Amino acid sequence: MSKSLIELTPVETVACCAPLTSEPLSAEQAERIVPLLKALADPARLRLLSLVASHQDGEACVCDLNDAFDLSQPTISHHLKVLHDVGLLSRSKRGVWVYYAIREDALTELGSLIGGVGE
Amino acid sequence: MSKSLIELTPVETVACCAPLTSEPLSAEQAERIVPLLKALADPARLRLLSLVASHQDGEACVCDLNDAFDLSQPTISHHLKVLHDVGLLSRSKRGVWVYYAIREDALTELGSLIGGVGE
DNA sequence: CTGAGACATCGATGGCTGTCAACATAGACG
DNA sequence: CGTCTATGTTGACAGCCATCGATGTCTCAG
Repeated sequence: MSKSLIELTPVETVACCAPLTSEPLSAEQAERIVPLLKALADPARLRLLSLVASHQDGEACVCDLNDAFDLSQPTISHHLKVLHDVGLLSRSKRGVWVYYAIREDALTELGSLIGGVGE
Repeated sequence: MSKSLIELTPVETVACCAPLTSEPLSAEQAERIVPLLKALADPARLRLLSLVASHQDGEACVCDLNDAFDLSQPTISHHLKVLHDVGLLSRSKRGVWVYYAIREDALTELGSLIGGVGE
């Protein structure tokens, strides 16, 4: 492999794992998957992800996201950072605005890991 | 519907939701899905679920599970309860032993919700 | 009935985390 | 330069939760 494990985002380490139901997960595999699930296991983050994913081109401006929640701007920024850090969202700055975009392949892989489809 | 929403396990409320990427999740939908993800977002629980699911007949005795982890018996029992409470595991007592079994349909639905397949 | 084993429950505790206010940064514009 | 706007960072705090030891409950054997 070209990168060491710790340089990869959690999302990039998921592809290597068989579905949950096919064989027991090792402790190391579990430790790599859990950050992804933790990132999703928050109402605000789940909605943020869904909002970005279902937006035009799977991409949304932070300015739009702030208004959709009853949370302070720093809190939204924090949640977006969490989703970005695990590799579920990509980030691009255009002028004054920042756009977050969904990583569809990441979601698909995680879904397969849990649902057991695509094996 | 025959049961009120609060009587349903979190797992039973997931089927009603479209995949994350197809349309924005409402706050209520998110609140119903999050408990499921929280249940999975722990290394011990993720491994427990995988261990049960990949076991013979998708079912395992607590006595086997206890030995597979470096955790106290009460802690394992607690984790199994969490997984059972959200509807990911079923529980049956046979003699002195307690068996937990995977709810495959629950996992499949959750996987579809995240991965967006099966729409 | 008594003891032992399997599992659940309880209470306490230390660590993690979601939230906010305050502040910092970085462009755009004049 | 100074200001305004968009976004990120920091520090603090309250609430949640994973974990454990102690204890309770249930079942079976003798």
